[in-house]
Amino acid sequence: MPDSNNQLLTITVADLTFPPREGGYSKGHETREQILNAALHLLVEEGYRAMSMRRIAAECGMKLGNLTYHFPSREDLVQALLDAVISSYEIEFVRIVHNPSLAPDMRLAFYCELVLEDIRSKKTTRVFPELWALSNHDPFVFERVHELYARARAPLQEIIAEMRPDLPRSQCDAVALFISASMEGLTVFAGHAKPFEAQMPLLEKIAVNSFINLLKNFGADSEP
Amino acid sequence: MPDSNNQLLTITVADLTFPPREGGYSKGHETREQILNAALHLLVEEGYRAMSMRRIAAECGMKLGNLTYHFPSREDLVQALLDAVISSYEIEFVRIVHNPSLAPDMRLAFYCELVLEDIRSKKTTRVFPELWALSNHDPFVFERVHELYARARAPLQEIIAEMRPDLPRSQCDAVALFISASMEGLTVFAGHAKPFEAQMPLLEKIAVNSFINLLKNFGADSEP
DNA sequence: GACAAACTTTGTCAAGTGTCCTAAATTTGT
DNA sequence: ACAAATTTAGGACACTTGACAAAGTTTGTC
Repeated sequence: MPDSNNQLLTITVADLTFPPREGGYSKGHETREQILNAALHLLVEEGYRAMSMRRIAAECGMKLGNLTYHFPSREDLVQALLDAVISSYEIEFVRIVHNPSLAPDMRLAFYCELVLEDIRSKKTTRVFPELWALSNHDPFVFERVHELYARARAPLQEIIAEMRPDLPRSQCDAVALFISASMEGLTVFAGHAKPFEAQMPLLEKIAVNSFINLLKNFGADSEP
Repeated sequence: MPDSNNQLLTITVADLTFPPREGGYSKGHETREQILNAALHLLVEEGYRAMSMRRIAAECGMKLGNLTYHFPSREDLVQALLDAVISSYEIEFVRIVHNPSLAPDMRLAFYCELVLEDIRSKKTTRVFPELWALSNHDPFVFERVHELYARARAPLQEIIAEMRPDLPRSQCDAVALFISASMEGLTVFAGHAKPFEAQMPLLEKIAVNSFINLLKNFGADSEP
């Protein structure tokens, strides 16, 4: 196995990514990062309910007042955390797009492996269900989450359009959506510490096999 | 289209199902139901965070003391709610198993339609992400949710084993798991009030097409 | 070193939480 | 009629929550 391949396979998503600072001392920026890291840790380990201002402050040995200085309201903090989480993923997506152009079905398999690998991480397994739940009642979270997924699907849509130039784009996109949703669903069953985590390698094979078959055969039944 | 088919297609899952009462007056039992219905309503409309004892009491025009009379602790209430929600689904599953034995691929398609139809309901779209999030930090919820899914997969496993008697049972079960997870994942994208809810009919076709193809071809590539 | 801006602590605020309690009133099944 | 079950009406407890204001402390710059 060549080294370049190995290198690609070890791509992982950073926990949080912060926007470049503008104004303020560097210490303040560090504190902001520290706060958000503590918030993420709490969210992952104990869930959204436990992620209170006080507990976050305690988590990073800081006084409550300092939190409200950097994040005037809890909503500000949640939004900043969401941005930081999502930015990390978006950075990886552009890396995937700038991929050496292998055969499209190989690119598809590679993409799926990346996603399914990420799903097994504790952070992803824990954070995304929280986001799904939150997005049902918080328009801001809703918008950001689906914007993220839209960007996540973009590479997939390209691959599929390349494999099936005969299909109208709308159908390609629907297939991409199905594939993406299909993998996300595995989070609940085979993510970190889930009942079928150990079966993930087999599930990965099934998934990739299924997706490639789908692309080969979709639409063929209506014109025999 | 025959009436019997039509009848089957309109199966919907009740919001809550309550265990038969044992002891106590019927009024007390009704109140318990009223409380759990209010709790569900709050959970669906405003999320788990808003589901406090006081708000539930207010929701059904009742004094707080009466809630703690029927449910001594909040945990008791949550567990009763979980039981009531899950019972509704389990009742439907046995109905599916006792199905007129059509061709297995038809049964598969029918099963998927049922699940994907249910996913579009507001209740399912809202409640299950909450359960997924809760199950990450609450062992009781974890156990109940995965027990529910295990029962939900059982009919699927039977259909698949029937379609692919050549495959070892473990692989059949893995395929069933993948199919189930695949559909659950669509909740986030095409459930009630989700961005792609309108595309659900197309997604349903893609899903069923994909699953049937998977069952036809899975394992065939390794022995050409 | 002075000084203003940025950061941090400290303390307080009203509001909300689950849990527990008592006493009285009402309803229910038999 | 009567005992058991239910409901109301309060209140109280100890605790957590997000927000805020007013002091301190640190930091970079002139």
